[in-house]
Amino acid sequence: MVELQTHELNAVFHALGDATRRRMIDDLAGRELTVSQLAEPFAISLAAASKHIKVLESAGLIRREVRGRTHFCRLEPGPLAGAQQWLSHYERFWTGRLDVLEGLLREEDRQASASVETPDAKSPTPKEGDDR
Amino acid sequence: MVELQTHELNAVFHALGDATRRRMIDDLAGRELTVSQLAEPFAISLAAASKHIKVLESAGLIRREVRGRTHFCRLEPGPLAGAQQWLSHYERFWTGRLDVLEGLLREEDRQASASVETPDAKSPTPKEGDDR
DNA sequence: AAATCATTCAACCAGTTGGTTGACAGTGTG
DNA sequence: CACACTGTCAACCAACTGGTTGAATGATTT
Repeated sequence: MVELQTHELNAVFHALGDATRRRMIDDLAGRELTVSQLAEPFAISLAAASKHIKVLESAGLIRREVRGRTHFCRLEPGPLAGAQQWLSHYERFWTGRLDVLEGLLREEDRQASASVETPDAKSPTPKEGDDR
Repeated sequence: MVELQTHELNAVFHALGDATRRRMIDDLAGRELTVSQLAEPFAISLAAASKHIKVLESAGLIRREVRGRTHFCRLEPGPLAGAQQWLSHYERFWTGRLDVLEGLLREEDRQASASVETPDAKSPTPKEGDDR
């Protein structure tokens, strides 16, 4: 599965942080839509919708295919999967009882789940260097 | 499971759209940290870190407990689960082979529907074009 | 060729974001 | 009490966001 990098995660989560864009993703589920069709449900200008689409596109969430004068957009699920994968690191905090299956399913998590309790390199060391 | 509303989803995804805040969530996994400890890994002022923490807090992602002059923060996984749940609506676009395990893993879904493939009542898709 | 359609671009605007600094409010401690 | 410590607040700033409008670019239609 795709492990998204910092920059991509920024872009994806930022793109998802707007209800208009989430609705667009929703509308794109399972089908192709044109820019005008994507814009239609909203009370905003086409130019504004175009900007939203560009945000989604540059986050890798949609792909655009230009046929003639019309731009067809379709969902690109990879980054959504990456976002969900990031979230899945914290699944154990709300599931609780599914540990075993969890380990089987999300194999990449092995190193991360090993350091739940153990502070490691990336943890903020409470060293408080103020009394030197 | 918690179905987040538009406003909450906005807040949660927006909060996750910043690497500093994601790192804070990461550092909070499984333990309690003070504001200073949360701020320590970053080359920013304490005031800036305090703002980040406030963003996380108002998205419901962390809870703060004031003991004396110290503020202890801990992860509040609910909204993360809500965000993952939103993403899970699109899981069928990238999973394909994990249907069975996935179905087992998200046991709660059985109440509403037993299948990952079939769009059901709580699915957000308002219009289903099955032409893909 | 001219008109129309789908879409973007450019300029602009108000509001938000992420950062800074310095002052302030509580809490602990000598 | 006086001082140090933890953290927020207020003011400020540059950059970005989400929206607008009007002009521009290409592709289709008549």
